[in-house]
Amino acid sequence: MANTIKICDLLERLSTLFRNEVRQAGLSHGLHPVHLEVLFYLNRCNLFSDTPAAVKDFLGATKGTTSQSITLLENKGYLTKTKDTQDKRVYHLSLTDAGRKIADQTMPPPSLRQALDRCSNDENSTLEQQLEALLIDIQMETRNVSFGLCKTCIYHAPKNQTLFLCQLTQKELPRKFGELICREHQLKVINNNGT
Amino acid sequence: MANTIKICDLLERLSTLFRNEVRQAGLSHGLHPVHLEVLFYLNRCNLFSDTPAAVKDFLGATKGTTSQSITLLENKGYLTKTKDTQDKRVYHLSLTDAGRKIADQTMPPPSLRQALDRCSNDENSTLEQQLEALLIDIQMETRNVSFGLCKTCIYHAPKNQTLFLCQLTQKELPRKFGELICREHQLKVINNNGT
DNA sequence: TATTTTGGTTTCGATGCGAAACATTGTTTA
DNA sequence: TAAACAATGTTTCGCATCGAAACCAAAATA
Repeated sequence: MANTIKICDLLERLSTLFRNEVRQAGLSHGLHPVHLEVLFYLNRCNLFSDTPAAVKDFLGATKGTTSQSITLLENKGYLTKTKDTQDKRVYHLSLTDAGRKIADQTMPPPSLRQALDRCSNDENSTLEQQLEALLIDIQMETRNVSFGLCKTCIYHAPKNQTLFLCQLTQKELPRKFGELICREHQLKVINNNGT
Repeated sequence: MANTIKICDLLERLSTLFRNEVRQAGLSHGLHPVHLEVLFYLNRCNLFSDTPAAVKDFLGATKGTTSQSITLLENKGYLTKTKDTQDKRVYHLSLTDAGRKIADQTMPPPSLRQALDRCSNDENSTLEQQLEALLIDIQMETRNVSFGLCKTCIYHAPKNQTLFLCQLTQKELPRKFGELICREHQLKVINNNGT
């Protein structure tokens, strides 16, 4: 399929541009791409997903390496660690104002944001649907940890106008939390093929 | 624009998956992501673009770093260097069979290839058009070195059924070379706004 | 011919990275 | 309850990449 090759080239080129722009932005703060990814992630994840272990899964690195990255960001004053009250092994990470500022300024990258803003809403929404479908397809393929939006999860049960129930943790949460990234995310997919 | 944020998230997630998969594939050959990118690039670029300097621009790294990466790949037997006959400063890089094999197997990543193959051709071609438009938009924004396909270049002049003329280098080349990536690529865009 | 620019290599110090050993807390099992 | 096991995070070690700067050779320019 000629289409396949071409789309791969385009995605590859886009993600290179993406990465170069992000790297440039990071250098001005003395941060490496990996550190920025941590900031981006923490800026968008929910309360089940703000631990070092979740960051490690998201990055796909070892826990030792991840621990170092987190300590570095803490020393630079971009995030804070607080111990979980239930499980004394785990820490919860949260961005400081300085950390959040960098994340907001850097992601999405300015060039991408401007390009998308220039397009019509119609074009953008079909692009969004297609990318989403593609991502779901790939994740089913690789059975990867999905890190999807909470509200698209199999455990997400709407309750009323303002609340929903997470059936995994049995917690009631405000609707707006459904827009955050969750590490426990399980894709809501109907699979007729029982193999 | 909610659309913008969502599309950025999707692209970011796609490129992370992309990268993790490529990194895994590379580790099995003892190669780092950067080395694979060099192989991918050399597997798709044209004869004006197969030099260390072009690779450096493509990677966005320094020439020292790039030089080391290239030497490593040469020592592992994945590429060969030959001196240019005209300009005795420059080298031309070409993949060995082993190098080409790795590039072909790894890029596009299997999961992406399979996901795209499952889609209809219609869906894929609209996705392709939208991604291409987006990429062009971003490149005009950032005035980045574009590294586009030769045949979409301002200097690409079709001559007859089998040949075209590159007006930058004044060379006549076979049509199929127009499908390769060129470092000198200048986007063919009509700009009515003369500012 | 003298100077500057360009393509590429080498060296150095800093730093990210994976692997493995370790400490602490939770969970399971006997 | 006691012991074994698992999970979360940290520390240490050696290796490899990275950017910066010094360096060399060839080409372009003045």
